[in-house]
Amino acid sequence: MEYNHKEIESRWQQYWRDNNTYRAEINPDKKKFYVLDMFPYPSGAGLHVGHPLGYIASDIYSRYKRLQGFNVLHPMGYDAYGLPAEQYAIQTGQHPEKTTTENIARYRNQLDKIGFSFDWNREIRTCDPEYYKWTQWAFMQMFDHYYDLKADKALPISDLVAHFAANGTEGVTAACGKELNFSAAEWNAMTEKEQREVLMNYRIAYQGETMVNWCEALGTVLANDEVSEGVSVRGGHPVEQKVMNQWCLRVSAYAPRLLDDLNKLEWSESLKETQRNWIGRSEGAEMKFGVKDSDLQLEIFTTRADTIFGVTFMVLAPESEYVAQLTTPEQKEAVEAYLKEVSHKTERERQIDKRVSGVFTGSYAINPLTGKEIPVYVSDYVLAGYGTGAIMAVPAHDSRDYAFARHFNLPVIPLIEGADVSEESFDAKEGIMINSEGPELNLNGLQVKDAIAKTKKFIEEKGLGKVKVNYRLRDAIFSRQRYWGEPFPVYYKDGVPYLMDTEALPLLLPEVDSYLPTADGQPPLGRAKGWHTPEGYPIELCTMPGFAGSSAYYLRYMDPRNNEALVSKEADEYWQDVDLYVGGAEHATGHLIYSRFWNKFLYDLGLVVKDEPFRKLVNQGMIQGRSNFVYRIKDTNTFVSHGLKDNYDVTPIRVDINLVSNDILDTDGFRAWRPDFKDAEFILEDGKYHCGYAVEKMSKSMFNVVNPDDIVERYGADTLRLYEMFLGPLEQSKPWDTNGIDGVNRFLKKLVGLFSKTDPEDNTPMSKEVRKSVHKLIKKVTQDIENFSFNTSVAAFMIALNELTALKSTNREAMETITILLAPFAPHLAEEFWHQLGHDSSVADAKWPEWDENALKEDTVKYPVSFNGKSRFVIEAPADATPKQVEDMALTNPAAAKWIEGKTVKKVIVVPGKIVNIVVG
RNA sequence: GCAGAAAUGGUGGAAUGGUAGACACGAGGGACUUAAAAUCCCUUGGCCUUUAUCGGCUGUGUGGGUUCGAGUCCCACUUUCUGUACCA
Repeated sequence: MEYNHKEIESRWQQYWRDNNTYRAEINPDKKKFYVLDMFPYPSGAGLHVGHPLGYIASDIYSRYKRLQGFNVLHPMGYDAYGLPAEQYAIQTGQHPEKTTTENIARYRNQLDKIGFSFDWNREIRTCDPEYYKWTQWAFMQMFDHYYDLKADKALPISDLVAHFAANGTEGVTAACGKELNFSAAEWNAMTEKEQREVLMNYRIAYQGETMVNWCEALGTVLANDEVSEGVSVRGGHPVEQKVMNQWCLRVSAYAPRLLDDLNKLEWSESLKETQRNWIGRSEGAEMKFGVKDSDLQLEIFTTRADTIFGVTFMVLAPESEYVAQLTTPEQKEAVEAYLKEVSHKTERERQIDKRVSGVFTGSYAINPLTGKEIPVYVSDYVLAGYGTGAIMAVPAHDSRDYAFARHFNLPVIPLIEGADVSEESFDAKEGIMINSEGPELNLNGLQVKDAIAKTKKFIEEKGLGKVKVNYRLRDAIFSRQRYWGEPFPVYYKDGVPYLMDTEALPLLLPEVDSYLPTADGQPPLGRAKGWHTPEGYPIELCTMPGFAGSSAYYLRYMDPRNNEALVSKEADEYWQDVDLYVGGAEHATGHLIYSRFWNKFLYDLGLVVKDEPFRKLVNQGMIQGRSNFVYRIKDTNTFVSHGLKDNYDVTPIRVDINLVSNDILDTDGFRAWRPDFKDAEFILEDGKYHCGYAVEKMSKSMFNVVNPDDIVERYGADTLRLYEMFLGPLEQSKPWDTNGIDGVNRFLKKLVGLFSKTDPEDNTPMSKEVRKSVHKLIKKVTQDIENFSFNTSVAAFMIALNELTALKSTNREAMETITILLAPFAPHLAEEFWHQLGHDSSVADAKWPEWDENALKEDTVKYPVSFNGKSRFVIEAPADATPKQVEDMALTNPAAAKWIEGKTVKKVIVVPGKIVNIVVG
């Protein structure tokens, strides 16, 4: 029988569409299971074979759960706002919406061919007003709430206003940008504008002067996770630090919860660790140092309070407010010159330039424990954004301070017994303290750990400072000076921002004549006509960043067409959270933090029932490209085969992988590929031209992109699905290599052949051997799916087929069981088989089989017999034989004599069902 | 620097502490065919022995350890990949 994959696949895809087979509805009688993929950004390049890897895995799991009787929610949509569409719009003048819509149509077309069980009725797009209405709405909620540290949750800003009116800041426990103190009377005397400015320090979505990553080339600010090694992740443009007034989200207030709740999640240890590092909790102390001839208190953060006797200087970040306050008139010129120099450097230049630089402010701080005067410097190795932007420098025990001290000839005082600081600092937090005795505190002889504790206690008692936990996690910058994003539902009155009415939502993205910034440097929305409220108040010109739309999309899928709420109470209570989330690990410090934050905020407001959005997370590996090379002999048009290239002086040239099959070049095709190669000559091996290969990123410029459409066209979606899973462990990165796909395709063809011989009317029971084979498969496939070990389950199908072929079995019951097991992997073919066997309904409504352990039991057990751990031969014992009987069988076996001869048997170990090991000597 | 993961044939990769290399690709040989494709059968970690079987030795990055027995557990090291970094 012929395996016509095109006909079979299009027919069943149509059947699923016609019957709404994968539509999900709330059904209180069934247990829910929510399987989610990270929705794609629809880029202009379309899908390559790497993109569907995770979708196939999640689809297998969804179909499997459904067969097990769960009510499965498995939606898909598009993360449609983003920089590439806008960059393209700038170049071509086309509206990003147009290109985005086109790209989405292309993605959909490609996805449909692979036969996913998505419920497309629930599709969402982040750029759809019906969707971004709720992104804007969530922003408004954040604007209207503050974080209460005592309640440890977000509370309405109106509570805070009431508190201020009654008590001022007295007794307020709110996460706040800066320390504020005022009385109720002072509050009540403020103008509305002043009050709003004060509140801005408390809002969860707030506007503030912050140090931002400014990317000149993109004309916008970027979040920390959008910058890597000083350049933008998208495009690789340089990024510099700049102070700007921006919208921010107070993610930092959630840092402790984001950290602690990681423990609840079934995520990979490495991903959780990445988030822990990103959140970056460190316990330390904030301490105040007096300043000579001044009332100023210099506040610093340190995790090494114990090293206070070794402080020989202080350092301020260039952007620190203290710099202006501490610079003496004599040093003013030098400091300003230094600040100017530093501000011209981009983030990247600062990172690359490891040279020590800095300047003396002219001021001296007073060490509170020794009373000694210590100089205060400015240097860019201290970061304004972390701690207080000022440090106490302990050169003996910090390598950065050490380098600085050596450069400026500052004293180095060792504080730990046996530490040699003549060449480098001793950074380890262990050892016995020395040189640490002052009038009020003596740390000498203590272990570092105890010294830290003792010092912390001391400074708290003396009011010199307080114990503090610091987090590296920054507030998220939420403004983008861009067009293609969600507009802020915010207008400005008297220079301060006000929220629009919720009735104004969705606030539609206006048309503009160009997607570039305005002549006076305003964002593109500055070009929009009528971009003001009916009263004439101007509307915010920035738009929201990419992560805004992707932070709560999983909630919207639960109830995508709801016009009254982000998600209804009913839908949220039924679907709750994502049971399985599949996607790339590259979102560890971006989307996966923001989503958790966003969800916790909505949880605080009582709008969602779960405080974590993604219960289990699986990261699929990246599929890399496999580029092929030909080798041109220098200054000729002659190409030499890979095995012979070392005999010549050659230049490797990438060749389009479509001209190569199993690393053998289609030489005629190559000549036709490009005019330069028209007259190419080849030096062959065994009559063939063998290409070399390398594993690289899959990209057009490397000629190594494999389009899933081509694979589906040639082999069918079922083959693609099985092969992608067969490629290797899901979580591992691996190169795409089309070479092995024939094996999988062959397997399906053989299966089709076997089914064609199966009689749908056959009612004979399975033979013992067939039954064993089938139940072995049920067990293996079930366990493998649970463990996301899809590659081994595909292998198990192949083994089962080989066994059934060897047994010459076409038993109907066996084939029916295999069909159900196959349904998650190769749904089209399974559907075809299912109907062939006489069923009218979809195989998706079948029941997942259970295995019978008894069917797997053998009458006899094979025991490998080892001597001193080395296996020598195999004996077959009855399954019910006692260990003693097995031992006797092993020892009396004729083959044993050879290994025992001339030696004594010291010990015999029989592990029932496993092995016999005989120790001789 | 720090953190995490990994290292097994020509290749992708299998192996609850119990006969390492399942399954697949590739390669070699054979059958069918006028021929090719497709299909089917056999061989395939390395080395040695044998006409062939039978058989032996060796083998999971390196060095130790635990164990009757280690690819698997423990310690140290090497290399690779990923993430992150003047975070005080």
